[in-house]
Amino acid sequence: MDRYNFKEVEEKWQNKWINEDFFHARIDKDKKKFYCLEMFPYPSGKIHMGHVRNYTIGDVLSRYKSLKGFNVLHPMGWDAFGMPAENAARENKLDPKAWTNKNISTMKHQLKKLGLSIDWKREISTCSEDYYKHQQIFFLELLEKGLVYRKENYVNWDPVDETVLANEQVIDGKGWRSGALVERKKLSQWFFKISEFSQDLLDGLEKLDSWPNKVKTMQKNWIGKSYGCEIDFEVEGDLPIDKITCFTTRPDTLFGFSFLALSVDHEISKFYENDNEFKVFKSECSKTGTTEEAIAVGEKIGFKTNLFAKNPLKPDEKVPVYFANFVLMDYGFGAVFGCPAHDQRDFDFAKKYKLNIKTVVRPYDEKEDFQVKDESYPGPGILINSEFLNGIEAPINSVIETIKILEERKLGKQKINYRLKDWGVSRQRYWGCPIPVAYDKNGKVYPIPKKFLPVKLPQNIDLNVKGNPLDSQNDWKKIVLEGKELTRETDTLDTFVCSSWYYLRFCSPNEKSYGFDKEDIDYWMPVDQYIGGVEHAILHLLYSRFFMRAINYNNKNFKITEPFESLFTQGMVCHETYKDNKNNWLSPDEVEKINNKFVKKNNHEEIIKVGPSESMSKSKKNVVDPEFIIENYGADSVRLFILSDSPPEKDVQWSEQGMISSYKFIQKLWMLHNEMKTKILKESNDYFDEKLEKFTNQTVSKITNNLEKFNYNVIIANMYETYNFLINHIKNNKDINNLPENYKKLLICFMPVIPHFVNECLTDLNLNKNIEWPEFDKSKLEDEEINLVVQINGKKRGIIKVTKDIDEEELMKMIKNDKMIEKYLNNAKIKKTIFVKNRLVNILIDE
RNA sequence: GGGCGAAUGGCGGAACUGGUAGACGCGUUGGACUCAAAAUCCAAUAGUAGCAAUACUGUGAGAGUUCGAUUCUCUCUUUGCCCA
Repeated sequence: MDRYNFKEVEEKWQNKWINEDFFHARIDKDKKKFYCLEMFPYPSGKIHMGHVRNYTIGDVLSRYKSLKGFNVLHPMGWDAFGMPAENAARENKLDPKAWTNKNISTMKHQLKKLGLSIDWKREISTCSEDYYKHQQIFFLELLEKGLVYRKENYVNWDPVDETVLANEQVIDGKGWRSGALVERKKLSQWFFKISEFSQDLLDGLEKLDSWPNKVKTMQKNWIGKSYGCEIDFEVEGDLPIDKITCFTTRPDTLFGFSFLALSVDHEISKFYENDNEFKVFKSECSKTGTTEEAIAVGEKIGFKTNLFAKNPLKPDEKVPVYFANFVLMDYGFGAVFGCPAHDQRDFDFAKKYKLNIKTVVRPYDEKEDFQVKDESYPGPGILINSEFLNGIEAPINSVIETIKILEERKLGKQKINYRLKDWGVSRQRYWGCPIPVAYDKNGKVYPIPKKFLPVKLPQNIDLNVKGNPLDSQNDWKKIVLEGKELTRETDTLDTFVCSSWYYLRFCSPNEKSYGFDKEDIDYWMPVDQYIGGVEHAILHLLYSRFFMRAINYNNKNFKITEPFESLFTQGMVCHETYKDNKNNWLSPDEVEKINNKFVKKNNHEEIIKVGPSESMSKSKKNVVDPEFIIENYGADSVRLFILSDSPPEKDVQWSEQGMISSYKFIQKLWMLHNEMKTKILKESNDYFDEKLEKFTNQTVSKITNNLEKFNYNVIIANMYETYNFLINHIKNNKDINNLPENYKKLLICFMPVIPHFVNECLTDLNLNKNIEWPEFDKSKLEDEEINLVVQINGKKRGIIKVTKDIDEEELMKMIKNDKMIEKYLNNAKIKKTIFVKNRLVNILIDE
């Protein structure tokens, strides 16, 4: 008997699948469709274990659904625009396109070796002109619909590289590459009006029953709906200003009002432009950073103006107006009223500047004279010291009541505020989708007519320039449109735009005139199962949900509004981290375990420090190369292992031992297969094996249920159980005539996980006709003879073998005759028995 | 600081709807095979006591509901993630 030659077998099946278009999806209206999508990869160079896990999970599902008779769409593409290509190209003097395409071809080759059931005929790449052309058309459509607009906005500006930095490129206030102090600079940029859909995106979450609650909560918090009120505060002072508008969610604490705080970017700041003290203050503010965390943690500082604001509910009360570093221009109107007693930031500020702290809410368990002391009290309670508002329950009732009063007196109005901001899509980069507009001398916007699309990226350009490389492409920039001399927009679109609609393109990858064909969308959409990392829980998923709505806006053509029917977020692949005695990271293949100690491979003297298991990352070198593993153990073994150790939604620990044992398991299955083959091919098979029949039925039921519930790690356990059963039961058994059909069913159950192996076995036995997912008989899941638990006073005292569906009376007779149990009963009086059919009986006695 | 989740042997984990806790795998130990090793196979493996049958304890801690709680409720501890 030969060893199982995974290389030969896997290559054979992979070629067959591709040559015969096995996974090419076509519309078939007689069949139920199933659209399975995994988040497409960024072509960074090589695939990593995270990809292996993500795509194996998707592949198991796709293959299962396909065996179940669904018409499965399972495509793959490339999120191919982005900064790494530009950076790599700059360093190596390459063309980003060439770099990207090379990576795509490497990674595609690697993915094919995993044996994924992908329809490669639908492969798309977001950096191809054929893809971004349609994206440009969408952009112009949204522009027409008023969902795209231009606005001045602050960016992180690196003055040395003359470039805009993303937040994560700013480290300690300095540019990641140049190390220069980052400045805040105002730029005119394009925005998608995602805020138009704030409420709808929030409402839509309610219907997404098959999304993890965690993700829905995160999106909900991100949209951040808050109910409050906008209030005009009258101001007096030395400036030509008579009112300042604030948004607040706690108008009910107005009687605790003791200062008004403005963002340094508030329009009033223009009066202080030449004030040196203010300039110093402003630069101090930028040092604290703009993240909300920095603001919450950092010291609260203020700049006092000569203005005073009146309390609208008590006009004789005047409080000072400050600029303060904890007020953001992005939220509300860039102005807040300070109530130190009931907001910690206001409290810190008031302490520092010795402002009045007046308590206006008392907790339920405190008395009327309650006063806040060492910290603010933001919790619920009863209003006090608030004149006509006293006694109302805070915050819900009091907020509603106060807004009513403010509205009646025309001092403010109810307002719902969303934290969700419009999506800035302009990026000052080369390697992205060009924004299809141009400008005249006066800055007027001219959309590029559709017949001139796509606006292509210029090729072979020098990337080693300061700022956006497109900016220095004068030949490309200057155009004449309808007789007018115009300059092209040189910003490109955020790559999140590309990934917001790729799931639509997969439905019609070759459609020339538009991004998709409606008939295709109506058949394939929505994505029935979307699978990917939880790191995309907010932005990518929210943007995709926005995009569906935006495309459908004023044009109700789609049957659906939500792109992803269900979502599954898989965990990460982790590995221990290693450091040598010089504190350098070491990769797992530089490390060896000898006598329970980790040492360096080429120097056994050197003891390695083993760090905690963390998500695989290049910087910590704790990576394992999938290609190497596939080469050594085969795709089926890798797929088996990556699913086996942990539930797919949790992190999994990579282990060489585990990998080897998966590999050995495939080998053992092959030896088992050869025994099965010998038995099946024997002629004198005349024994019908009930036990085998029952086992198969139970296993099919278990694996089916576990597949439906994404318990893929348990499926692997079921596979081991199956092996254990077959090797023990069949080996020593007679000539079984029902072996082929049962073995076939069990093999098909293995198929989603180890498709090459199973196809080979089925073909080997000539059982490869009519392969479909086996049914199971629910009524036959339990054995005729079952183990029933006997408890006495709630304690397990024995297990009794009984026939199925035995009734209580008969059971009690048996128990009284059972010596083991009888001794516990000890003729005591039975107070009560609890009988659960086919499960247990609990006998209560006096002790 | 807020929100959400998690906690089960040496490890990863399993347990239908409240009903035999620890499936399955890894590791470890012992044995077989071998000159030896690797590989393979067999056996044991939650803890304590016992030669054993068996008994008691046991799902982060404490309470509660229940005939019965890993599962439901409350409080606490630790921890993870997200937001701040």
